[in-house]
Amino acid sequence: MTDAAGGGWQKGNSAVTSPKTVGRLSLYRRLLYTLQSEGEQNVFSHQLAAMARGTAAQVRRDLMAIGFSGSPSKGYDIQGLVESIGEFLDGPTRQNAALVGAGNLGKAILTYFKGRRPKLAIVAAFDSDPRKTNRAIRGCPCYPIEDLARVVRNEDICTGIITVPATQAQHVADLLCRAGVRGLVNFAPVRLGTPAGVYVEDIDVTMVLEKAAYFARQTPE
Amino acid sequence: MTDAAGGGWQKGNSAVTSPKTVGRLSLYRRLLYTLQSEGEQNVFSHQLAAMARGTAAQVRRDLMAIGFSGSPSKGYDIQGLVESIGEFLDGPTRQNAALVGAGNLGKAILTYFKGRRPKLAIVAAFDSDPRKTNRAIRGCPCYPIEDLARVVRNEDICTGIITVPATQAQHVADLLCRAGVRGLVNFAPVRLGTPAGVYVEDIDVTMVLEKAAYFARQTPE
DNA sequence: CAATACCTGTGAAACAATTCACAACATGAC
DNA sequence: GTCATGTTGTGAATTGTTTCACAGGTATTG
Ligand SMILES: NC(=O)c1ccc[n+]([C@@H]2O[C@H](COP(=O)([O-])OP(=O)(O)OC[C@H]3O[C@@H](n4cnc5c(N)ncnc54)[C@H](O)[C@@H]3O)[C@@H](O)[C@H]2O)c1
Ligand SMILES: NC(=O)c1ccc[n+]([C@@H]2O[C@H](COP(=O)([O-])OP(=O)(O)OC[C@H]3O[C@@H](n4cnc5c(N)ncnc54)[C@H](O)[C@@H]3O)[C@@H](O)[C@H]2O)c1
Repeated sequence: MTDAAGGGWQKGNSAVTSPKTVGRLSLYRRLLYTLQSEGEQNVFSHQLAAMARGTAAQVRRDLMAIGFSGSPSKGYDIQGLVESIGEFLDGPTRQNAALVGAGNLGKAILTYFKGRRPKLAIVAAFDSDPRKTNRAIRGCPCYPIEDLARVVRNEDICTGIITVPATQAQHVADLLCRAGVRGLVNFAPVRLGTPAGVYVEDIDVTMVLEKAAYFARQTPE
Repeated sequence: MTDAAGGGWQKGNSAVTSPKTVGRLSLYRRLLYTLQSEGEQNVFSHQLAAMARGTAAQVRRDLMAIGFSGSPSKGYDIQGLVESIGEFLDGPTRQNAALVGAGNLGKAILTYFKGRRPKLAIVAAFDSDPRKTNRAIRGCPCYPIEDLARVVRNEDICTGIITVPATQAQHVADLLCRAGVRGLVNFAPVRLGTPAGVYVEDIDVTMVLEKAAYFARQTPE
């Protein structure tokens, strides 16, 4: 099972779907695409569970959260389930994201995301280095950091990806939040302070590697 | 709080420290370094909690796991705590990691890790592209993938980082596990199958961005 | 048209993680 | 001294998540 980097608000949500379930729905969708490309029409909870490395009961619980029903004899209709997860995760309108910090990692991510999700795209990059701005990087327009607030509003950007050096991360987070962004993915090894209501997902590669090394050591063959 | 990507075995551990606690200990250590560089000697649980964006009770519980005690009047001795976390996380001997797939992301990670942790280093990279092998990439020797088993054994590598295309990830994971690696960090959007006892930490950037976008939408200002 | 087999949906139980709350204690003030 | 203050360490309560287990279905078979 996966219990990767959580994510969180400042507190105070009511009966919403848990981040864990949301994450698994994203995973299920990806697995369903694979099944579709293999020509499958239907899938049982235990099959999806095997692919996701979870349990059948958990798959059923997660699908309950989006109110999708299967049939006891055929399982779940893949096409319908993909659409249902799509409505839930993507919402009605297309969502836009911005990346701040077009360095080594930022460029890798821009390349990676190119056209990956139809309803969720990185539509702008920002950098403070004038050699990187006012041109397209990996097909994505890169603006000077000074234009952040303006572009975020014009392009209706609601999610930010932070790939600037650690020292700059809090400053950039402040800019993004002030411009109205409500969700952040932070790659800098820093715990950000954000206004209540902003969701932050940290990806701390050092922490993850230390964890893997620790548990690797716990099973010395 | 952080509940990022979990990680997991196949099942069957006894009274070990939970991955969540291990992750937070790594975070605490980083925060303690900052305090040290500011000349601090001691820290209270509530201070560390504020920096980690957690609660004081949780910090105390986590430190209980490594059996480190503070004093009611001075709090915790920073130097001693750093050493204590170090003993716990790093173990007695230096640990070595390998990275497979020296592409965009792989190169970024090699750069990032250069000399970052004294007791945990990426000592080898592997690639199948002959243009990338038999030379140093970002200061790290890059070997042909065929040499993996030999190098892993010679260099005593116990942790692997997978940054190859999704289609190759399972194959590479098999190679690593067969060579004796017991911990993996997987960046490919694939759920790996691994022998029992191997710890896998997935970093699924698409999933994380979808999660952030989802929760961003739940707070529409 | 039973009888069988195997699935879904879900209440309830089990388990895991976090937070509460307080006794025990060290320090500093006077 | 002894009192007031503010912290640690931790059992117990709480909250959150996963798993169990089974009633209620729907096809398929003979
Ligand atoms: N490279 C990795 O694999 C990796 C892995 C994990 C985490 N990280 C973290 O991600 C961040 C970026 O890493 P990197 O290796 O890409 O670094 P980098 O130095 O290659 O890139 C940083 C970029 O941010 C830009 N920048 C600096 N200050 C800025 C500001 N105030 N506003 C806008 N842009 C600004 C720089 O011009 C540069 O282009 C760092 O915090 C690093 O710790 C990197
Ligand atoms: N670039 C990103 O920011 C990003 C983000 C998240 C996830 N990922 C994932 O990380 C992986 C790598 O991404 P990338 O952008 O670096 O891709 P890339 O194509 O730039 O790099 C892949 C590298 O792997 C090597 N390779 C291919 N097959 C191999 C094999 N069998 N053995 C050894 N080496 C092999 C290639 O030669 C290449 O150097 C992909 O699975 C991608 O989905 C990338």
